[in-house]
Amino acid sequence: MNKKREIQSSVKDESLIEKRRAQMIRGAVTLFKQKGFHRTTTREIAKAAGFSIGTLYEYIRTKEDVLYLVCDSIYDEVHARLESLDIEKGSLEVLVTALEHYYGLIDDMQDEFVVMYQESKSLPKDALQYVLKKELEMVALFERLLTECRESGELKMTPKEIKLAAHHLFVQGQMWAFRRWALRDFTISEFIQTQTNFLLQGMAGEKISTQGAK
Amino acid sequence: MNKKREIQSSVKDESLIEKRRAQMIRGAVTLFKQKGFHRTTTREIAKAAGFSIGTLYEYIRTKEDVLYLVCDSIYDEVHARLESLDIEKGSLEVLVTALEHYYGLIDDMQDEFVVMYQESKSLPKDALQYVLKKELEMVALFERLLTECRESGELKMTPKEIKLAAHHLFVQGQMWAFRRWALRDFTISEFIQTQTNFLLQGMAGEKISTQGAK
Amino acid sequence: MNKKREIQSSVKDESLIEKRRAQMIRGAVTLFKQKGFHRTTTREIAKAAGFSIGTLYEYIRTKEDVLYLVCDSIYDEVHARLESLDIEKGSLEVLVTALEHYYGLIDDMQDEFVVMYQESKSLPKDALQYVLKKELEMVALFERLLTECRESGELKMTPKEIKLAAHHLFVQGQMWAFRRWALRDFTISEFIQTQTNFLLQGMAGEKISTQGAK
Amino acid sequence: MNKKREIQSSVKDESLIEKRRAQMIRGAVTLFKQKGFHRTTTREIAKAAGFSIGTLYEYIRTKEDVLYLVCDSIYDEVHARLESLDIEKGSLEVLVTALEHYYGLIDDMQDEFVVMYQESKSLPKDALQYVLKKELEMVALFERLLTECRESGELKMTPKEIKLAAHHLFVQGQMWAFRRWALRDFTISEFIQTQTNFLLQGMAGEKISTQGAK
DNA sequence: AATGAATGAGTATTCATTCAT
DNA sequence: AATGAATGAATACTCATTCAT
Repeated sequence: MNKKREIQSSVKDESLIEKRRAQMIRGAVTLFKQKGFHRTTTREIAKAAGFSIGTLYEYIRTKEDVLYLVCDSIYDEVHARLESLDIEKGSLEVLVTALEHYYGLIDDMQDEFVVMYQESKSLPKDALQYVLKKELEMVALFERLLTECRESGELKMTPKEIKLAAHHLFVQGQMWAFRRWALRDFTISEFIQTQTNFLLQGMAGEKISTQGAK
Repeated sequence: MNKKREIQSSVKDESLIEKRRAQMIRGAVTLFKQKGFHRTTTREIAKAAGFSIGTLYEYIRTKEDVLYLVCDSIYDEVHARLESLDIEKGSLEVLVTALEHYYGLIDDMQDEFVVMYQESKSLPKDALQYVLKKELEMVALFERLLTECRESGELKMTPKEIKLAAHHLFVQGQMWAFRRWALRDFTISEFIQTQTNFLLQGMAGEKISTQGAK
Repeated sequence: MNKKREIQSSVKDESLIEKRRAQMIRGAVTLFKQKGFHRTTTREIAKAAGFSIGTLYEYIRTKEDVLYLVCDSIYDEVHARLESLDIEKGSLEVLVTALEHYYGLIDDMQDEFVVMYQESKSLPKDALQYVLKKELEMVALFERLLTECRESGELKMTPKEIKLAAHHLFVQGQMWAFRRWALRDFTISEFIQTQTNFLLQGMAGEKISTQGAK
Repeated sequence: MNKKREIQSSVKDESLIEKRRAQMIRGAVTLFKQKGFHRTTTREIAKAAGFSIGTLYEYIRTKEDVLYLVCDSIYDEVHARLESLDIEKGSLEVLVTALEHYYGLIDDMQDEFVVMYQESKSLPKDALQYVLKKELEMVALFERLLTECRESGELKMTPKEIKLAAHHLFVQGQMWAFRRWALRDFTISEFIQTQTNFLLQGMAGEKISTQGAK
């Protein structure tokens, strides 16, 4: 659907580009997590990626490109993980599965998500738009599932409530990435379990059993 | 209470310090919101505050001090607004009032909260500790109120659920500040109303009527 | 003879000027010795002198004025101490007395001399000229005494040798101020004694007994 | 030997470092001589060296590094010039040769020596230690030669006198650099000749003929 | 394709000096 | 006469980006 913002590279070999950019992203995420985007220098990124500053600039145009690549790679992963749900018709069970996938993903890519949420404001305008759109797509997925639950009678919520609830679900995911320091005594399964119960109780008035994620 | 980190000033007149720092904070929040902490220059802060760069440095020592002053002033306001709740015994009604105060505060100081959450990682270590402690105090307030609700039988939740729920409530507040662009069709009263309903349904199993905040 | 460079003051009361400037000089010498002229701020000077920055500038026009006052006060003291020798006819004995006075003075005002020699290059052009002239007057005193020794047959040196010797004597004085760290096991009397012997042997070919200074 | 304080460079090519630093030193000496270390800006140093401010900082870390490089290069030269004397057994003739080399060196590197003596106090602590140690090594050379002269009966001096005399010789060298303005009618040969005569007369009681240096 | 030396615009901070009170 | 708040020019140092090799 959404055409990706193409990042220019003066190298032609596509598979090499992919390889080098993967190195870059891995190094950059660690650095951005530690010191933030602004305090990380391009030289540090190059070094962490395992090549020279000159080489770095063969694969990107600006430092912001690196941040964009990080964000973009996260959504590639999000897409891969939630793809299967795109086709399913919403039901409470599917909703729970979606949450399990989504929260599980955030758990796996905690650093990446933190970086994305903390630093995405440093993206150039168009890149920021692209990332926000991806974000809204996620929210829209939840919204669709909730709506379909309502239509099937599993939930009784107004459209407005559904919209807010979708944001709810999305933001609770961020919370797991961001507030891990405050939630040290929860495992990811406990977290998913408890969140799910809250939501379902709040929305449907009944508990639904979920199998612990991962 | 928590001793404040004192920010050094070479000016002696305390009331002047307060006045100038208030100017600084007002200007800085606007700028930080627009361009972020790192992209804002000290000269811009001085200018926005209405004085020269030299004068700015009469009242702080480093740029980070400005960020700290912003965060600190937020928690002064938080404290002022929630003070009355400190003494009350928890009940669902008090909890709802607390949310109304808290969400109302975030609505009033939206820019400040966004800046604080986005930029606090740029604070020096000790200042960051101070701000996080303040944050945990807020969470602890919710936790206490929830616990007291459980003790009075108004809520049936495990201690762990209570802990998570407290973070929930706290994070939903941030959501109002951060995702306003996505929630344009909600007023603050609607938001408070809907959130409260969710929470109470989810926790207590029944709707409670609240009077719209503000 | 040499008209002093007048340092402007906006205060009229002459005796107050003198008092405040003495405070200034005392404080400044300590600071300049410790950190050098450039690393010392005018605020520090004011503080060390016991008054405010505003007051400091009531008695001087620029920071360099402070340095000049320091140098000038040194030569006032030099003048006071060596005055008696101005009228005496040169002889080896008088020469030795002159050295005793001069080296003793340097010993007493070690800090001041170190500051003057290390920092005088920071004086404005005309002030530097004034100080160098004072310096040459000192050398000229030695030169006169040596010349009169030669005329009386006490010394056999060419005019050129005398000139160099005069600088010699002058510079050896500086050495006592500057290289004290390397000459820790000498007392000032020993130093004067040994220096005098060197010089007299070298010049006159015979030892002359001197009474230890101080 | 004395391990050199390594100055960090972000450039790898050693020979390039050497070349660029030589350019830097040449430019810096001129500027420091004219305006002193503190009044010279890093941009001026870069410009005088023939490259940009950015390039300057590829080869040093701080402005003080430049001063250190100047001092260090002087002692490299001192070492090269006096090396041959390190092995020789002391005698009056060798002592005279040492003075000729030393004074000749100071004459050749007058600006460098003036800068070093005037500005070395601005070096960071450890760099200052290093430079002072080098200085004491020079004094120790003279001391050794004098001691060996005494042992061979060429001189009659107490150890204390020898120590002071060594400083003497060292300081007279500085005098040639520092007081050239006052010694305009001496050539370096005359200066060496006269100084040598003084010293030998004073110490040994007889004139020794020297061949004029350079 | 890869390297790393060169560039210079940009920025936090300092500090001599002024001037209203 | 004394004070100290205000000023802004000046300056060391950084770092994204380029380009010759």
